[in-house]
Amino acid sequence: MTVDIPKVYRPEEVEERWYRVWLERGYFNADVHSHKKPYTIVIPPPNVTAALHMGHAYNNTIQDILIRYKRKQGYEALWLPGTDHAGIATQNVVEKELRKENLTRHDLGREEFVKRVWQWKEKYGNTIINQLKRMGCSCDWRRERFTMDPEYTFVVREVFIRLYHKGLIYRGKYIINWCPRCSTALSDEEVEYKTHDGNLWYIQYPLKDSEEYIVVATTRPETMLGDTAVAVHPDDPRFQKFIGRTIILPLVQREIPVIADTQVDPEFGTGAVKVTPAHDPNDFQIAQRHRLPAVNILNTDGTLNTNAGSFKGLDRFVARKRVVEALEREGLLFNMEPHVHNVGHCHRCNTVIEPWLSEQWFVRMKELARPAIQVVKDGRIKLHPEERWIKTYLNWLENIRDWCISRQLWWGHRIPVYYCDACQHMMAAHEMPPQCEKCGNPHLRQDEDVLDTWFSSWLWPFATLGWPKATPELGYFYPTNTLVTGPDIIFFWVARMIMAGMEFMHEVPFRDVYLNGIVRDRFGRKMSKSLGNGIDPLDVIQRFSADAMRFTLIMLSSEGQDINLAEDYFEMGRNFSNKIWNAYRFLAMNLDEPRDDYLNYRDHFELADRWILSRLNKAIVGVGNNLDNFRIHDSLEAVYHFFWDEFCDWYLELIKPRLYAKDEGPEKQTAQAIASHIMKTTMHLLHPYIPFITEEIFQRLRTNRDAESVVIAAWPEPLEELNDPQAELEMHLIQQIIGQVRTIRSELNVPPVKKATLWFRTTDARSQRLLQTFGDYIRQLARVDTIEKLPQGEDLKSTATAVVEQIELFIPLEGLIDLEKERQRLEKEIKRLEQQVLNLQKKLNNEDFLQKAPAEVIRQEKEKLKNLSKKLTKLQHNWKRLT
RNA sequence: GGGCGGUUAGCUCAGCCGGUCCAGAGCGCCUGCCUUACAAGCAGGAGGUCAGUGGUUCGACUCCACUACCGCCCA
Repeated sequence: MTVDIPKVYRPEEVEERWYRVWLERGYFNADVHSHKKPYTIVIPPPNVTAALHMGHAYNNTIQDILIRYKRKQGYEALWLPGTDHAGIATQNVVEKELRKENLTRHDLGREEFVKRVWQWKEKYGNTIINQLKRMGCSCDWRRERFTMDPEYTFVVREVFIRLYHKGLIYRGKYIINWCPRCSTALSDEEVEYKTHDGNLWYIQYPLKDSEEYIVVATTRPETMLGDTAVAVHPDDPRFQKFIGRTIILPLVQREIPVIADTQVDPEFGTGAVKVTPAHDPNDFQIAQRHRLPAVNILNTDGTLNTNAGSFKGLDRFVARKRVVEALEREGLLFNMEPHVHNVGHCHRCNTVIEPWLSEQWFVRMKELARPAIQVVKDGRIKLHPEERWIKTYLNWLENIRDWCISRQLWWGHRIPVYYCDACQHMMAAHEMPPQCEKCGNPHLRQDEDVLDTWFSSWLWPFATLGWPKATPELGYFYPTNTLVTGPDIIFFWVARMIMAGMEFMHEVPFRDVYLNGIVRDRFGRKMSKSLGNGIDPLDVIQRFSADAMRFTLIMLSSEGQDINLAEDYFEMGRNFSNKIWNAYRFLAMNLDEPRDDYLNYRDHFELADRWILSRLNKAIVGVGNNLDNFRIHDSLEAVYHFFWDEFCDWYLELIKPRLYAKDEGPEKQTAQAIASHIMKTTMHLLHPYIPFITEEIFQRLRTNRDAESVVIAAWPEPLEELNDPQAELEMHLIQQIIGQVRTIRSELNVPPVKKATLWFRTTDARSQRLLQTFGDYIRQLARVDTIEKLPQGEDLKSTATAVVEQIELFIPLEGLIDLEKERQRLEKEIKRLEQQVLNLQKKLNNEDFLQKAPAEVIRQEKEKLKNLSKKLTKLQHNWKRLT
């Protein structure tokens, strides 16, 4: 091989080129007719409106790691990609565009508007998909799905109809969360509660035909316009005399009763509460029990309607002020105090939510939740990191409330329900029936509302595979294996997918749920547009490469914990790529051609060879075990340290003499062959994490016995017969010796060019043999020119000293360094050892310890003390010689 | 109010079922090196009373309780 390999790795061209090749060769395509075992992941479909952010980058890196690992292990690996139509978000984006043209969706009309959204989707909806490709994601792009594909739409309708006929979907008038800005109902999950500094207003409600009054407290005084009662606790002695009497509601002069209900908390405010059935969930419940009327005072946009009398037309927050002012004028404002409370906000647009009584569609959840609880409890579905989210999951499901699924939007799956104009009969059907099934009237109209976006995404694992048809895909790939997603959508998505899977497939949708942490900025703040602290993955790819980004994200992560990220952290990944590149460069410079014949040289293996092959086995096992247990970070670290700290820092250094030898003998061949093998195997191990550079180098080292790409080449297996504890032990000793010499040299400022003489003294035959046999290793890496044995009983004057296990090491200091420094160095070391010995002695003198600790532990501690004492004696002896 | 997670080196974090290293890694810092793969590198080093208090134990960063602070979820 020639040496026109640049010193610095250049990823730009490499990444682009290999991704194209992978696609051309169809490596990511999963074959449903395969005889292999399937391994399936469905992507959490990003919103069509989304551009890739770091959260996506992290989440999809993990999925790609798992998929590439399984693919190399010989599974038929399917990673199914797609996007979500994201009702509110997408509609908002297009409405914003319209606003620039001074138009609203109402100007266009429903049909025209929806057409416009589709156009937008066709134009921009693929943004994130293309970005995923830049990251190297190995999805089967032929199978890409969109939650509003025609087949998918069919599935949504089918599910709705089935649940409707089963009585699990119903329509009713209930209090829901209303977003006045998005002008739609929301589910409970779509409301985010935030702490507000508000006020508690105390208002006097006068009793009819009396001078008496009741004081009620409220945080939303404007809602009094919709009050239809005042409620007190039936046992509250303060209010006994008022129960059953009538109040004249101030400002509107409506007569409303004073009622008693146990739901009232006597501790809150004055103990008497106003009841506004149309605008408060608790009040609604009270009203139902007491058959109170509900007075709706709000328009859909959050302004007050005609029921608000003179306040009509005002925005709700303006009305709040005006109502307070009016009460004050009439002397009915009893008191006002600051009050901290939680206020619901729309999770899409952050507008304050209004509880609002309206007709909506709901899914009855209790029955659906039961199996979803069961499968997690009995371990058919496992959450990772284990146990962390189980309680959250179960707690939500066990207290589940019905799911409001209708949205007053235009973009989405329209509710497949038709009403008869004549008899108001309701029919659920895929298409508009020709006539009313009850009265035969041909005039029908479809429900205006669309479904919650999550009502389509909860079907994702089987809808994407062809359900309700019994497709081969469904039979082969379902249940999928692993779901990788953020814990923030456990309720929205994970739990509901499990319910849908159990309801319609009678089988879990996936076996393992890996919940990845959230990506934050370097200060631990959430990345957000408003803070401007986001990091654009595409910038990072541009500056550092996709490999570097993926590597860094995983290196910084720990299972389930959030990641704090800053742009310069990606240097970590870039540096590692460069390290790999240069290790390869070194090999290439010392290799005539790729080779894969290391096992032919077994007769010529020396210590370093046996050691690195044994260590390689450990690395292979370490990566695999950790990946199997969803310890992604640990798995990467296992191969990272093997490659950098063992292969590069030790093995490559140790084989240099062999590689540089003019003689093309078996010694040189052995080193070449093993180094090639380790390098290539490491590329396999690293491929799931950093697919591009590993492919580039694999290709350069590939022989015609290798698979055509690292993507599909078999995952390495440890070769048991190469496990060599003996070599690991011996190598460890040599590493320690070299380390000690290096430390002495460095701490005593021995100039690097100055070669030292190393004396050693030991009574241990094995150690002696080792030092003599592998003196070359020490000479090379510790810059020693000669190694001499010091006979027992003899001492050297003026040497630096160290002890490694049974071996005393001496480096003569004359001309090299000053004695005083060495004395200080030794004193420090001796002090440290003395302390340790003291601690151990104390422990071993403790009767309780000797009696109660296990024999094995006692033996170990004794052994430790013996070794430390020996070492200490030697050091003390050598220290004395110095003074 | 309830639940969960966190508090370990300057920064970001590992440390599983209590006794294998004098508590580790990456980055940062200090010292010395352009040693014919790599200065995006090599070699060496400094730095932590493992949030606090109490308890269990022969022995606790590791288990239990409480406290403080940070973050998330639910009501």
